Amino acid sequence: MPPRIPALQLADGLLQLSCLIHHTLDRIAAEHGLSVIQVRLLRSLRDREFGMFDLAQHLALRKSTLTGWVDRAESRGLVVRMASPADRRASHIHVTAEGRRLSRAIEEAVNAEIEKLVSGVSASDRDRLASVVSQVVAAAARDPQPKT
Amino acid sequence: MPPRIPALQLADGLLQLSCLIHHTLDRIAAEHGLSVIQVRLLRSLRDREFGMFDLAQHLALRKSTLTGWVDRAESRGLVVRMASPADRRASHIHVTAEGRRLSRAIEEAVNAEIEKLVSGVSASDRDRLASVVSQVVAAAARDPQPKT
DNA sequence: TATTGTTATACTCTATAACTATA
DNA sequence: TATAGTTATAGAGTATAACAATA
Repeated sequence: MPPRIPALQLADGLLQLSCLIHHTLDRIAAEHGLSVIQVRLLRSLRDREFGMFDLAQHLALRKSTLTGWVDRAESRGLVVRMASPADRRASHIHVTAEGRRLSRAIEEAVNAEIEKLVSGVSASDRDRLASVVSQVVAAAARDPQPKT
Repeated sequence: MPPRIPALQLADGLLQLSCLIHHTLDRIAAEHGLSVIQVRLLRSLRDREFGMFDLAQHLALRKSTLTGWVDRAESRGLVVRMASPADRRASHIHVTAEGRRLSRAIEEAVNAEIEKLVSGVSASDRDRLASVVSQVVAAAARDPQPKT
């Protein structure tokens, strides 16, 4: 067996794995005629409706950036702007049935691809991997990265 | 302890981890005044020079897309176009000393951030994680995803 | 004729700043 | 005055198609 440098090897492997998964996400979104961006928009709106301002904050975007996202998604029939009854300046964004369907289909396809990626890993290693990965993700969520 | 659904949990965890790492890459590139795209360009050119056609193939991009990448990187002094002595149609792209320095600095910073992400994982789990991750990446490289 | 690379054009994504309408 | 959202503008990143220069 060749000698290893575990620390660097791990960082490099995780970076490669991350690129692989990101590329998978991009490919599957494209197969459904969407961008990763629009998938992210639909995913947020599946759980609840948002005003433009709140949604921009939720996604860490500028309001003007979001206007374009919503314009394009609305023109594809994936979301709708609805006037707020309480505040005539505000509008609320809702996902349509088609948007919801697409979002779920893409989520399932991505999950299936990731399952396929790890299909060669033994069941016990997979369990261990799952627990380590969720530990890392949870720790990162507790200690968020600076926004610069 | 709550019940778990290991398979789905793993796919979801890997997706979240992938987004986390991708965001880290984006942040560090931005701190150095670059985009993820330009980091990728410099990384490819650190190992060897390319003609525009070969580089476009290497990066899975169109030639016309690459023209823009190289224009912007060249205007920042990170790469240079050099005429090919063998073929007067062709030009070869070389990374400059500054481009090489930036590329290495970003690589080190990204590695350090990923190390920090997994710093809470025990040494034995880290070793196990490294071997599983490289197994997954190697398997994916042997069985590439469709390009659609 | 075929190939290398650029240009023209169009669209998505992102941000800043100015603006409209409402509160 | 302050807030919700859009518009104007600019620039990066992506693609297709047409093009010039060279092979």
